[in-house]
Amino acid sequence: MKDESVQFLIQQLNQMKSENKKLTDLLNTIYGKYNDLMQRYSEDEITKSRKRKAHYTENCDNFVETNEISTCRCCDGGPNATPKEIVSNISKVYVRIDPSDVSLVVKDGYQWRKYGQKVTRDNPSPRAYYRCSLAPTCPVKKKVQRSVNDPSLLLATYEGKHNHKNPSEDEISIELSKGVTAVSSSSSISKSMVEQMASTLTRNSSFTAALAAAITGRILDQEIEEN
DNA sequence: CGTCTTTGACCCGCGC
DNA sequence: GCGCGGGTCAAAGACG
Repeated sequence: MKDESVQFLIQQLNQMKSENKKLTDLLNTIYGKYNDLMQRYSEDEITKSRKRKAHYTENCDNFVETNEISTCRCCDGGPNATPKEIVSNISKVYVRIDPSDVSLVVKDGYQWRKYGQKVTRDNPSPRAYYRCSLAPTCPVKKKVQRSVNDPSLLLATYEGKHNHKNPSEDEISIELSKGVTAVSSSSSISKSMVEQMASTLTRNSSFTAALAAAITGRILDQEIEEN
């Protein structure tokens, strides 16, 4: 009986190892594509930011630039003033949607309040502006616009950091902890049930979008740490 | 009744 | 100084 349980656990362990490897490979692929995209994006941004940077470097003594924050103390209230944040914690997430869907909604687990919509010059589809409405003091904003090249692709741009927890993460962790409890309390749990859980999560667009946002955030954090 | 969306008006930075 | 374009405000209406 004990041997059977040990065998079963070893089998589960091996399965988890192989899944872990697959996920690591997948993350490496995503990271590679992300680097490629960021390289292309930064080439555009460098051109745009050169003019502003030129102003700071030519006219200001206290220009500070990092991946997260660009500040200029002499322009933003004098040498003793607190640096004013110009650009902070901006992340971009691409979400594939039904091309016929015109709602411009990206399900990422947070609750958003729309406060504006504009048609921009470089893109015929409108850009929607959202604020996080889960916490009244949350500074996070989100812009959502269809991709110019691929109408089935939504580009969500997040600005700022949430000062509260993501409710969907709570739900997911509760569901996962339920699953773990079930596994540890009953060795008769079937593989199909695990597969069903995984299938349910991957079919959940909120979960996949939240996962995409989390991965993007982690990659950005990692890059900031490395720099 | 409270919350959310819509949408025109307004503000502000930037380039010419 | 002026016009343009992106971002935000706020009143009105919709919805549950």
